Amino acid sequence: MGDGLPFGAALIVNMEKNSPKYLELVKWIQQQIETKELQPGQKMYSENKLKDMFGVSRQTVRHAISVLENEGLIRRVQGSGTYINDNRLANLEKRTRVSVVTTYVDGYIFPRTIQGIENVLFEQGYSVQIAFTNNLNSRERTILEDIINRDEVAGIIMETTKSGIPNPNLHLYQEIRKRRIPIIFINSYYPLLKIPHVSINDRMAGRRVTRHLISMGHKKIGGIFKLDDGQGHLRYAGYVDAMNEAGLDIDDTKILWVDTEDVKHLEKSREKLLDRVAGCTGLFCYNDEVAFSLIEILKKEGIHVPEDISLASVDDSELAVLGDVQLTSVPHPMEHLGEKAAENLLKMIKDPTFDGTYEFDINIIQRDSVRKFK
Amino acid sequence: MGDGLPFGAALIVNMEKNSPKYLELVKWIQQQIETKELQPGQKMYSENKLKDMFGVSRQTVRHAISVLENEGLIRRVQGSGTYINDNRLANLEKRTRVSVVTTYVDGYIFPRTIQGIENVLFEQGYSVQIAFTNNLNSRERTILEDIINRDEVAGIIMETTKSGIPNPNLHLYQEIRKRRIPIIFINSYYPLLKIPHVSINDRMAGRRVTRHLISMGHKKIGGIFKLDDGQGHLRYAGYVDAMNEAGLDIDDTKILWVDTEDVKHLEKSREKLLDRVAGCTGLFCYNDEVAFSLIEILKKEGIHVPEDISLASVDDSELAVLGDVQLTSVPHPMEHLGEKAAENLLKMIKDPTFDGTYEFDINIIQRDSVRKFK
DNA sequence: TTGTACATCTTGTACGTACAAATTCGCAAG
DNA sequence: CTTGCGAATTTGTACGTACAAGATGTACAA
Repeated sequence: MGDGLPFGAALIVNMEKNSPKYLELVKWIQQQIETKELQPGQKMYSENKLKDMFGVSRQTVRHAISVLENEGLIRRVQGSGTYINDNRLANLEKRTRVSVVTTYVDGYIFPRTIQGIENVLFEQGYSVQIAFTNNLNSRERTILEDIINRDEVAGIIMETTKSGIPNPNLHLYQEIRKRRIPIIFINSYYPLLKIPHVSINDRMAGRRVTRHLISMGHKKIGGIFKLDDGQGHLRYAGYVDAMNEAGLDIDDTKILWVDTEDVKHLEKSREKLLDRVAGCTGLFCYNDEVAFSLIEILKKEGIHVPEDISLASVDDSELAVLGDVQLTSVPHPMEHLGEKAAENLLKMIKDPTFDGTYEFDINIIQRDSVRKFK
Repeated sequence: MGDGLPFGAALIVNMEKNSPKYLELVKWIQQQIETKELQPGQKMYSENKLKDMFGVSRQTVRHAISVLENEGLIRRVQGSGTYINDNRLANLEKRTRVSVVTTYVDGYIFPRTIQGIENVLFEQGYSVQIAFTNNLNSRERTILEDIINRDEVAGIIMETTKSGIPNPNLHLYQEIRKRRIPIIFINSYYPLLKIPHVSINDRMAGRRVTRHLISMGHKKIGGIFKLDDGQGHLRYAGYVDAMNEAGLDIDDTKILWVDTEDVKHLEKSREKLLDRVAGCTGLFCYNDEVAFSLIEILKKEGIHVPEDISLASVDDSELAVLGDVQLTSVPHPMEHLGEKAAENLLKMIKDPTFDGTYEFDINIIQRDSVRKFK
C-alpha cells in the first residue's frame, strides 16, 4: 500500500516541537483517532509499519503505543494487532450511577418518588446520587456544573427549578445534551427544550378538577396557582380550558398566583386569599398543601368547607385524608412516577434515540371538600 | 550496603513460576510494599540496583517499574529515584462521595435529615449517594457489599436495619472498618460495634416522657414500643428508669411491643391495643405516628384523648400538630441530626481517630394530649 | 468440502548499548 | 557558614538485536 502521506504528516509533526519522538508519535496517533482517520474497532498500523513510516526504532513505537494503551485509547492483541478502542463503550455505558436532582424535599411526594426511583435503579445495578437545589437557580447551576465537570454519571433525573420562569441555566442543559448524557425531567419541564419528561398531565389535571366543580353546579370558580412552576401554568391552562368549554367567565380577580415560598406560609397571604375567595362558590387549589392550609385559615374566619365554599386540589397526598375535611383531589403517581422516570432513563441509556416522555392519566378522588351547589 | 538477602528472595520467586521475568519482579515489589518492607514515601531500589539484584537487564527492570507506576503504586522522579506512593492519600482522601443508607423513607423525619446531610456535604464539595434497605437485612447486605466492592466512597452515613434484633451483616461492618472507610450510624446503633453514632438520647427520651406523665399525676402508665429497633429498646429502658425512680410498678400486660410493619397498620393490632390501654391513665407512644393512629382508633371506640387517657410520644413531627389533639412530644432534631452526622463524618474523614458520636439533648413540648390526673 | 500443517505477520519478552536530563551530594572557594 | 561547581547517581529517551508466542490466511491433503 502507498504510504507517502503519513510520511509527510509525521515529519511535520516531528519538526514542530522539541519533545521526545515517542510523544510526537502519541500525539500523531491521538490526532488520527480524533479526526476519525482511525475508526473505533479498526486495526491500527502495525509496529513495524509505524517504525518504517516514522523512521524510528520499534522500541520507540512500542513506548508510544504503551502510553496510549494505558490511557485506554487502544488495545493490543498479541499475534493479531493493535486496535482502536470504542470510547463510548469504555465510558458512558460502563457507568452505573444516576444523579437525581430535586428542588425541595417536601414531606409527601418526594420521599415516595425517590423511593420509586431508587428501587428500579438498584434492581438494575445502578446507584443513586442525590442533590437538592433548594429551588435556587444558583444552586442548580453549581450542581449541574459539578455533574458535568465530574463526568461520571450514566444519566440524570431532574426536577426543574422554578420551571415557570425563565431559567438562566439553559446553556448547561445544552452542554449535557452535547455530551449525550441522558436526562429526563420529572413533574415539570421546559417545553422549549426537547428534553423528555415524566409527569402527570397537568393541563388535564387542571381541566379535570375544574370540570368536576362545574359538574357539581359551581359557576363562580376561582383558583390558586403556582407562578414559579410550570405545573402551575399548565394547571391554570387546564382551568381555562374547562371554564371556556362550559361557557363560564374567568374572573381575573378570583385568581391568586403564589410562589413556592408563599405556599409554605400561606397565612401571610391571608388578606389576598380572603379577597379571592369572596364571591366564589368553588376554588381550584394548586395542591393539597394549599388546600389544607386554606381550610385552616378559612375556619378561623368562620368560613367552612364545603358548606360555604367547595375546593378541590391535586396530589391526593397524606394531607388529603389527614384533616377534618377530607379533600377531593387528583392523585399524584408518586413512586409510580419515580419508577417510570427511572425505567425510561434506563431505556434512554441503552438506546439514545428512545423518547422517555410519559404523562400519567388523570382521575379524581371525590371526598368531602366539594358539595353540590344548587 | 549488603544485598545478600534480596538475592535469595528474588531467586526463589523467579523459580516459582514460568511467567515473564518482569512480572515476577512486579510481584516481588508488590510483596515488598504489602509486607511494609518498603514504606510509603520511601525511596525504592534504583533500577541498576534491581538489575544487579535479579540479574536481569535494566530494560526489564524498567518494564516492571512502569507497570507498577501505571497502577499508581510507585512514582518515578528523574534524577532522584523511584518512590513508594502513599496509597491512602491517593485513594481515600481524594474521594468526594458519601453514601447514605437508610431504611424506609418515612414522610417526616427522613426528608429533613437527608436535607441536613446534603446541605453540609454539598457545601464541602461532597456528593451524596443514597440507598434504601426497605428494612430488609438481605437488601442491607447487598447494599453494603456493593459499597465495599466498588470501593469509591469517602464515608458512610447509615441508618441501621432492625437494630433491635441481631444483625446477620456484622461481618460487613467489620470489613468496612478494616478498610478504614469512616462510617457513622444515625438514629439507632449497635452498642456492641464500636461505631460512632449521632442520635437523640433515646433512653433519656423514654425517661423524660414517662417522668412527664408521672409528674402530671399518672400512676398506671403503659407503653407501646418498637421491638425490631434499638431505639425502641432504649426508650423502654428509659421508661423503666422513670417508673423505678418513682417507685411505680411496671405491669408487663400494659406494654405492647410492635414492629416496623405493625406501626404502618396499627388498626390491625386493635384488640391488643385496647387490651393494653384498658386500666391505664397514661401511655408512652413510641413515636408520633403511633400516637396519631392510636388517637384515631381510640376515638372510634369512644375513648378520648386526653379526657379518658393521656398519651405522649417522641418526634414532634408534623403529625404532632396536624390532628384534633395536638401531641405532647419530644422533638427529633431532624435536619440538625443530619447536619451533625455529616459534620462529624467529615471530621472522621480528616482525622480517623476522631470519635463522631453525638447524642442530642432531650426536651419536651407540652400540648394537649396529656392532662392532669387527680 | 473439510481439516491440517505451514508460512507469515503480529505483538511480547529480553538483552545490550549509548547518551540526555534531572537530582543529589561532596568539596572547594569565597 | 554559605555558595557554586562538578562528579556521581538516577531516571528518561533511543537505537539495535534476537527469539517467543499468538493469530491468520493459504496451500495441500483427506
